[in-house]
Amino acid sequence: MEKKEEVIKTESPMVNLTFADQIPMSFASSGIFDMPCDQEGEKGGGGSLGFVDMLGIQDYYCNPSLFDMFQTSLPPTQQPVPSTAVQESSEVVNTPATPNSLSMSSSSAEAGHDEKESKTTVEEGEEQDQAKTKKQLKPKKKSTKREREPRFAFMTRSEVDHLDDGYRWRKYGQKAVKNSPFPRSYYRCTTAACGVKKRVERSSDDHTIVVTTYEGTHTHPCPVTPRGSIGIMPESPGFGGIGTSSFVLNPPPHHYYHHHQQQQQQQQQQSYFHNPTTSLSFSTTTNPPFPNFVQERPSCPSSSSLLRDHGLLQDIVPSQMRKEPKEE
DNA sequence: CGGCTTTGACCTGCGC
DNA sequence: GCGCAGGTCAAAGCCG
Repeated sequence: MEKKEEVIKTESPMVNLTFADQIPMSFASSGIFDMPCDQEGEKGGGGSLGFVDMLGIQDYYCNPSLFDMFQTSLPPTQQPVPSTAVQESSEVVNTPATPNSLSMSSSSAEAGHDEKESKTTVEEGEEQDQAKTKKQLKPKKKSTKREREPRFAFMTRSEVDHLDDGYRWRKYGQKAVKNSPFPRSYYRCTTAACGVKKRVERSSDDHTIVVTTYEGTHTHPCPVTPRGSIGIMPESPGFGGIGTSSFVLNPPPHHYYHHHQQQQQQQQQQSYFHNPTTSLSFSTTTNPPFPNFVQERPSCPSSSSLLRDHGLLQDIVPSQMRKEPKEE
């Protein structure tokens, strides 16, 4: 298996997100991201998921972190989430599909089934302690309902399961997913005190689609980007702290990719990719409606080039919510 | 040696 | 209450 690392590093680390329009409608409408709305983020409050139309959105890097900002900053009715982004935030679960929504049906499926897992990072801290004991015998009982961290799921057509987003993740689990030949991997942000988690799995419908679900908000800048330019600015939740209006899928830290991908490819012996290319360029359909959506991203920019790339976020984010990237 | 992955076991919530 | 499925833990092992 060739390492994709090569290409990623030598070519422009380009990531083409797959948007709903690039996803077979059958898929998009299959409810693959849908989950029943529960009440106000209560249990199962993951809420409805769906494809959000992203008409007019282009020129974005894709930084999943931004999804958090989207969802925390914009009224549900104007949450401009790339169509592959799937809201899971309880804050918006009950929001009916916006006029632009492609699909908000309500069947259940992968990527949306996790109704029970989220905990606040705070809780998690405590639970961590308890967990230590729990293993032995003591099932800690939390009578209180868990609160959900904001979650975002988005799909990416990629050969790589674990798309790097600039943050460092540590895998802490992997589970077989029902009705899917592909396992789901669980990652946790390696930064101490940052309880952000993410799940990565492949769509059982379309094996080329990677479903990444983020849970929680980073409390620190992107470790790979000194400026934290693409991460959530800890000091200002929501858009206030946006370092850039770009979405970014970072090229992975080389060591990570090297190691990770090799192993991963080994494990996923079933080659759902006939020709595992070595590029992180995800397929796009011809005549994509978002011609410029695909964009190069300088590897974890230390320059300000990235920051200047506002793409159309400017169009969808109220100006007062935008803020020029700030220096770290 | 530190950081990370792997993996089986355990825990939890939910539906029946 | 039971079984299932998802989520998490943590020991063991791997790798640079």
